[in-house]
Amino acid sequence: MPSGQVTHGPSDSDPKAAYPQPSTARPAPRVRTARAAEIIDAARTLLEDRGPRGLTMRKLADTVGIQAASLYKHLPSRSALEVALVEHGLDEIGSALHGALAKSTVDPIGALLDTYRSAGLANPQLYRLVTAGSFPRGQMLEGLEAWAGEPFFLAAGDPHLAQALWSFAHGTLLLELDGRFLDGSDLDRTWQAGAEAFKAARRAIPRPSVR
Amino acid sequence: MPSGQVTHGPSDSDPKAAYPQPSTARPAPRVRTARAAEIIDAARTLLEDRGPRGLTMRKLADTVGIQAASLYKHLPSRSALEVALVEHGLDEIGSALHGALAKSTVDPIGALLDTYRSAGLANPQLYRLVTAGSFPRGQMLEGLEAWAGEPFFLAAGDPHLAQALWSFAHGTLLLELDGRFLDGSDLDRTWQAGAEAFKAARRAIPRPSVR
DNA sequence: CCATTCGGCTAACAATGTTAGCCGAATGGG
DNA sequence: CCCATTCGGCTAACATTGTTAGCCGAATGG
Repeated sequence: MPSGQVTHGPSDSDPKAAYPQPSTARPAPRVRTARAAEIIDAARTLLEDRGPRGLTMRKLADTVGIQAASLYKHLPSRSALEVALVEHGLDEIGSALHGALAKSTVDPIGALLDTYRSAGLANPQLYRLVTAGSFPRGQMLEGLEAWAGEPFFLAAGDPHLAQALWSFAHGTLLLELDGRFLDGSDLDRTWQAGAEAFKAARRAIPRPSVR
Repeated sequence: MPSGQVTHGPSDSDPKAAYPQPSTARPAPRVRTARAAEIIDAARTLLEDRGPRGLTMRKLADTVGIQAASLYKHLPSRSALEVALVEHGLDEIGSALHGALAKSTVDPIGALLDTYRSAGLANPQLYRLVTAGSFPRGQMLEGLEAWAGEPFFLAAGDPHLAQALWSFAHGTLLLELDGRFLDGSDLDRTWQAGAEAFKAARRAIPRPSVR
């Protein structure tokens, strides 16, 4: 997900720019027929409230009022459908993260983690799908993954700390979604404990000097 | 995975015990017939080198030289097989973590993360299975999960920091296994960046006083 | 000695993704 | 205006999945 280099944006001479500006562009979404979009949408709600095993071609066809085989007039395969869902998820999470970062300059790491967590909790199954085992990088929209992950690099200041921060967010969210933490443990404080650790580490890294 | 409370062990009066002692006992493994163990073993190697989609009842039966239906004379279902594999994985990871912690008192967090990473990289598919979406907690060996996760609590000193540390390890390992980090990025340094952040946070927490 | 259990087998079923082939309705170019 | 083409539905079928039912020979033990 994370993008590569974070170069300084066009506002290089703006002294208020304490953090580097986004350099990655959000790729244009795919063009789709109305029917295909409708199917993908139905798939999404089916996934979200019936779970991954509830998302089957025949059930999906049913909710759309169609025969399963007819789905293939609109989508080449089930995995293509999954790619579409993953792209939706990445787009939403990326938007949320970029938005959060644009708003809060005082505590970017905290804002980022909060937003990441909220986005995941709002669509648990979709988040799981997006970050599931091995997904088809080759078939995905070029640059989408990089754009969605970029805020971590912007907030952390250092690429390695950025990846570590993303790892923490990803791991915590997955464990929270899967209910793997201690019963009754205060997850807010778990998130906060990690956030504090990374904020402190961030402070130990020199700000990128704005000439 | 993490255990609940970490009470002080029997060596409460030992002044060298800078960290709390394990209080959770490793649950006794299930008793199994030789044939069942053989099947589970075959399933494991099948999973590890053919991937999760390569582990099918018929293929498993083939490698054991049996008919698929005959597997059900030894195992009640595929999900029971998965539970067995998960238990294997938890047992191995737990052993490795407890061992690492017992050895290194100088840098427990670093040792823990190294061991966690190694264990995961050694058996990627098994690790994915162990930490996969929602697994059947009810069917698992009682206390195994708690025992396996306990080292994080021992090393972190604070339950919330422990869960955050575990989250970081889990997230980083998953992202590494799934190849989601930047191509060519130095993962050692990513792990290290997180490790440093958590070590610093650990230092800010008072040691549990040993009366 | 015989009943029971063990552990293999074949046959079958339902559900999954997916393909082939048919067909009516829209559509657009000559 | 007609006709060829495309669009988007349908039914039927296939292979593969987990799983169950039922048969049967060999060991086993009271």
